[in-house]
Amino acid sequence: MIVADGRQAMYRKVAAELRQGISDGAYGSGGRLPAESALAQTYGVSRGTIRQALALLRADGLVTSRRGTRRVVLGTARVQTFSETVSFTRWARSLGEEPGGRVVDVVRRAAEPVEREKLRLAEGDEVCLVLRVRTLSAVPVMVERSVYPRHIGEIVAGLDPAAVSHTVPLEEHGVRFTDVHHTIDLTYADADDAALLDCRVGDALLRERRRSTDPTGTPVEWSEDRYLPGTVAFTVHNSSAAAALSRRTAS
Amino acid sequence: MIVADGRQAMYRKVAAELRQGISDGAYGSGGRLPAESALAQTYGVSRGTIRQALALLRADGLVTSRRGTRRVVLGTARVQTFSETVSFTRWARSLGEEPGGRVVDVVRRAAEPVEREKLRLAEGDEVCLVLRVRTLSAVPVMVERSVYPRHIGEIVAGLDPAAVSHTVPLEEHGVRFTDVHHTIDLTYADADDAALLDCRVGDALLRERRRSTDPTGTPVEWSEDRYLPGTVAFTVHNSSAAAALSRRTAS
DNA sequence: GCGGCCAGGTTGGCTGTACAACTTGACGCG
DNA sequence: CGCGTCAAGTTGTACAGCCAACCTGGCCGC
Repeated sequence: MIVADGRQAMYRKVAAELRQGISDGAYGSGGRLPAESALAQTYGVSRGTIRQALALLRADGLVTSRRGTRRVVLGTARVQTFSETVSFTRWARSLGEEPGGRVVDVVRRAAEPVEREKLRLAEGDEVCLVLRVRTLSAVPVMVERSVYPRHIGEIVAGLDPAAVSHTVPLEEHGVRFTDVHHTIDLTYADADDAALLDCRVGDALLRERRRSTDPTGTPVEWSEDRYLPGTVAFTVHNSSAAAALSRRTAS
Repeated sequence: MIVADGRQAMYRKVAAELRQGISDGAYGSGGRLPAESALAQTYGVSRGTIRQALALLRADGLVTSRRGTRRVVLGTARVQTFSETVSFTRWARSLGEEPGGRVVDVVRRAAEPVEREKLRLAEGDEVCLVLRVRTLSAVPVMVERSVYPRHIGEIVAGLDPAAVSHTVPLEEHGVRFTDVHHTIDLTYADADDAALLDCRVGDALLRERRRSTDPTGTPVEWSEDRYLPGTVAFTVHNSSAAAALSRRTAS
């Protein structure tokens, strides 16, 4: 039985308990979960709440679900929280690595047409460009080029250039990232990349372009990250219930 | 008002209508959706059903949602169906490209330990390896190396080597893909890749590794696809409501 | 003009109910 | 032994209602 504390929804707590049970192997790999009605009884909540919890596990690819039979445990794959996928710093820490970084360059200028479109700005609005190299255990692994609208750029520009995380201070200023759209492909190192990542110009890099919006739907960041090969891989789970991945022809 | 035809759930039809409305610009970009209760009235269903429909749009990143205020339209980003993300053929056709391909090699042999683990097979079980090159408008863009458990391999091996799609015939044999886990990173062309993709050994390629399971949770395919740079990009949407993307240190 | 307060509107969370669609295993028949 | 039938169990879909948390805009007082 779980007690409501008001800070977190019941169904999220149930989901967390079920996650724990799955990774503890309480149901076995390839095993079956108890029926929704049984779970409802053991946790002392209604079936609807259980279904909300299970929808979370379903989206993470931890369990299947199919009409007519009990849910099957798919795997104990480590699942990151949203905040870990958004923040390089939190991601690294959750893996036991020591994240670091250094701001190489900050530029403020009028937004160019592409930037205006991506950040939904008006003509003449200013943007703030931040170029940063990021490290894991002191080894450079990624170059980050971010574009912020002016009011957010002000905050970023005011931070310590050696600050490990930008996301955390931004959140403290009330900037919340809730939706992120990623595009992943391959590109080649330019002179800046080569110098910062200690590789050669023209070497292939894994590229992640990212557009983040806040709860109101206003774009707050447009960023391009370039990773040294062999340092990271992106994983996506995708089910017929809720498809998130798509594949595009390169633009 | 939408009429139930029994073949598709009401909430899916409502979701489809809302999608259409969004891409038609009926609500404007950055505009607001009508309230759930209003939608419930216009579609003649209960609020719960509307919420199920909106959850689909939310997962696709088409709308935000926030307590206290109406939903905001995020974008009209083209969203693929699950079947389009799983099948190269259907994906290509939906983009107006002409997909093609050729089976280069088929091997049957006892499963190696890695394969046994990925496909959850017992010692001594056989697997079927298929090497295939795939084209868009006759241009080679991807090399696919798939591993199937024996009973599925039989079906694949029996297909015409020039067959454009393997997914479609497999589905006709009752093989259903419902969950897919993707890992995306970068690798370098080996001799086979170079010959098939018309590039040089050592050239960088975008790699997608994929493990698919059927509704019972049984693995049905383990595949590694290697794309020529500049031909595809992977896109992922990720919201604090339902996070699907994760980033891993390379294994 | 400006700021705080408040009422109304809206989504989030939870419960309960009912039935449909589907799977599985057991049973009985040929 | 093989096969179909059937019943029980389970998830999917839909409905109705209730309250809490939260946002927005307008009003009022200063």
